[in-house]
Amino acid sequence: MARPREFDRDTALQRAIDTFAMHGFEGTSTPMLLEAMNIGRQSLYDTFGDKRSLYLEALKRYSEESVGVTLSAMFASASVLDGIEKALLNFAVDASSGNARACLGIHAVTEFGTTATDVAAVTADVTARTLLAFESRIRDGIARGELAESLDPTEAAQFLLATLSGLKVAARGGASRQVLEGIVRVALRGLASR
Amino acid sequence: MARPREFDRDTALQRAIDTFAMHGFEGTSTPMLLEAMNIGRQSLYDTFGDKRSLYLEALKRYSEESVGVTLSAMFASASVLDGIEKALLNFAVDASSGNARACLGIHAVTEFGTTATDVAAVTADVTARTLLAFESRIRDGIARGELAESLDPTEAAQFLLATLSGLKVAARGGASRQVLEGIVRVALRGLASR
DNA sequence: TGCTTTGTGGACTTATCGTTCCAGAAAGGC
DNA sequence: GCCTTTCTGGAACGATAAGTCCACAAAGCA
Repeated sequence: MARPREFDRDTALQRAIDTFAMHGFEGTSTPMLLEAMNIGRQSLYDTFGDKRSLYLEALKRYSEESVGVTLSAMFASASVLDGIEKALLNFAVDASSGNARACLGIHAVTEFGTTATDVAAVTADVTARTLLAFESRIRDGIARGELAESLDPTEAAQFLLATLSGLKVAARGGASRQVLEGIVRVALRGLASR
Repeated sequence: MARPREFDRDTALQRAIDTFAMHGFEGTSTPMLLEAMNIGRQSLYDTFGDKRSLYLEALKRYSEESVGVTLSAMFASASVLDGIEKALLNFAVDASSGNARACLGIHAVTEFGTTATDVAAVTADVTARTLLAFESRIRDGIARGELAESLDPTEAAQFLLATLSGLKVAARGGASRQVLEGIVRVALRGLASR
């Protein structure tokens, strides 16, 4: 072996995630990436391949992390309703503490839709896994009498995912934490039993 | 006066709206615009100013139209709940008939957030007007006994707007019409009285 | 200590970006 | 039917994009 890298691959990737989330794939230039990641041109191409590969890796990693955080928040509480509330709100804390942090996942969907197959594969996977977890928790909630029996678990899961997207768009648009909390409050009204 | 324009300004602008909605501001190049709008280079600059001006005009016009369609759908029915359902769903029809049509408004928010003041002014205006209309209709619904008294009209309006955003993101991500309808169904559960 | 291997920084290439310039075409107004 | 005015299309502009090349620096192994 020879000379080791002068930068940390993970933190560099994290910076790339932030930059891409903020400006999108097309809106991010290589000079922007170099400055944000604080590495040289050649290091970027050697370590991450081209811009598209870096974007895809950033998206994958962000998605992995994002799903993990959301789901662990949901399963943190014994109460199903409480867990869902926390899952919906946990990102809002970051969003309001930092300044209008953008979500790379949402940005990827709005920018590429379903046209770019490699990107769409990642977003579809995130969607599927999140839906599955939501649905499972919802079934559990119904069985335990916390959620309304009349609820269709699949529909409700898709609704929660849509609400999450809506919250992120609202946050990106500058909504305050109070507003986000209000949205969650109304969203949960329809789920509870009685 | 002299030689009249060979193209229709409005249809050209409509094409620009579609292109920008699909690829975003940064992802749309002038050659793409020229081809989509079917006009010459100089005509674009003479008629619409530079790319940014065209984008802003496209965004304004799309917003105007979009808000109009949504609100007129909402006020089309005597029943408040029914009107809200139609307002949430009316775009889904286009989205499923055409192929995964993108929303320029959502795209503008995710791409620029609150950083570009001129863009943010338009999106903020759209948001404010939609919220006001939602809120008014919700108050009406509560007064008429259709919606729950326990509902906070402001919060509920923000919830509906977030749901609309969520639906658009889901549609852009490839959600079927059935899925979108299911989301709306669950979303409305929490609003009705009883 | 010298050799090999790997990472680094800057110059460079090719292509495309947004925008402007300019010559010619087309359509009123007299 | 000319003359003015406007619109059009192509060539050209500087700037910047993404990506490559290459000489040098630095660290492990003998």
